[in-house]
Amino acid sequence: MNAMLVCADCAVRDKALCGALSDGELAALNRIGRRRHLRRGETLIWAGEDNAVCANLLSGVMKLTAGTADGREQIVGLVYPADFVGRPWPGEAGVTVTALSDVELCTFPRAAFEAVLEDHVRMERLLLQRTFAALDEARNRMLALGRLSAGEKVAAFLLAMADRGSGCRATGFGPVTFDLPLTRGEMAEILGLTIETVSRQLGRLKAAGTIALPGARGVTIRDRAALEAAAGN
Amino acid sequence: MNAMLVCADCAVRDKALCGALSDGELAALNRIGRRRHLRRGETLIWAGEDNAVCANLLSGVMKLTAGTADGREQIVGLVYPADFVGRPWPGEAGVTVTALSDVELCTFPRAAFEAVLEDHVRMERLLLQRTFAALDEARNRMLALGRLSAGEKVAAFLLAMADRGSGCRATGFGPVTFDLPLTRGEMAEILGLTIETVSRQLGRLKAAGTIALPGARGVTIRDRAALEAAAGN
DNA sequence: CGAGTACTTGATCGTGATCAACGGGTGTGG
DNA sequence: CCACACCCGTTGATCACGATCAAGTACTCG
Repeated sequence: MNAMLVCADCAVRDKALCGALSDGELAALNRIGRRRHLRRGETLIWAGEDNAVCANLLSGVMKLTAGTADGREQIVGLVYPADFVGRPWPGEAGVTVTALSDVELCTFPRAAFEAVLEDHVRMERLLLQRTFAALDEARNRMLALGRLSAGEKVAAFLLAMADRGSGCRATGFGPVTFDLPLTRGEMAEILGLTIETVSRQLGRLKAAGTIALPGARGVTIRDRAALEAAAGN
Repeated sequence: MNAMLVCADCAVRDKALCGALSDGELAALNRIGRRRHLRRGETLIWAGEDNAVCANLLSGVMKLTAGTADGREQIVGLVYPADFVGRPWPGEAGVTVTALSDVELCTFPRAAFEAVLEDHVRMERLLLQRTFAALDEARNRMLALGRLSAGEKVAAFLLAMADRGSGCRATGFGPVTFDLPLTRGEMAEILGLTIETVSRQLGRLKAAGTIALPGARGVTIRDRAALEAAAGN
């Protein structure tokens, strides 16, 4: 595979960290980067193992999970195309990174990526800004986990997914439809609930006419104002 | 106040971000830094306001809180001496930063700090590493908030505070005593519980002989193994 | 010494977990 | 092509954990 081609046809070329680099500079990344596919359910990084790879997600969605000793699991973050996963420095991974759908990744050996980062301050700055953003998001989720009721959690989650899924289109009223990249069980893992509770809350919103649930994964927001009210805004 | 003196007698000189700088380079920070005191309960940064200051904490403890529209609050992080608070780039603060005890800070105007960061790559790297660490911690707390029972939350919290408070002394058995920098109400805000539940769980651990509660804020761990078992490890 | 705040303890209630059964879609193999 | 199994989701019944409401106790500080 021609090295330049790897980046030339990259779907997230200017949205990912690499956007900090000129076409010329990309050569450094090209040399160490490798495309990789994972099927739904396959894991890229296991919590507790030494950091071995960093990666940009090209397509699909992944989840970050933390778990207790006795097997309970909590999804602590979602990874979308152009997002970065992994840690550039030696140490133990704190979370497990698993594909929620079939995914395509651009992976880098950790040490090699560290070296590239060393030479490209702008890329390091972008990484820092992304990390701050991830921290803000994590803290928002902490608020949700600790203080929202089940109904509020589900409503807030749907709103967040709608904004992600439909590309931040203006807060238009009128129905918006999108597909969840998650099963009910995974929604429960994100929200700190059980699968039954998630199902019931969705049912309640549907019964109220706030949303519709076309097909297994589809969601239609029929009354955004009501959904926002249910989310406690 | 003599600029050099500010850093020369700094309690956290080599543990904070500034540790990345040589004595000479510190001049840049010295010029823009200002010591500031806050009393217990006073707030340095309000969520929603534009980023105006960055700071290193010199002494005392602070809390980071997020809140819902209707006034519920969740503590999403604690800040200890040598820790950094604030964001170097323009934007809105996501969390409120409030003193839990009387604190001493070394504050920098945001824009000026951004400029210093620009010139000192090693400091930026340290900040990135700290931010990754903060993210790991936040994600661990998400696991606790979403999946641990009240008893597990309280036990795990005491263990974490013991390790912080007593300076990571080896996992020695035998009693360890320390003071919590938090009220019961604040513990509840961290753990996503109510004050009564926290009090009851502490009472239960005390009744079991696992801990003792000398004075209002004191905690003695009498049986670390039992406490770890209660935390689900 | 009195007032206020933090903490504890008790009684009751409600939300969400748990246990259980069932329906619908999908893929596999006979 | 259908039968079957499996997974995912829904729905119902019950239970328990933690919230809420309510007193009452211990420290601190004026």
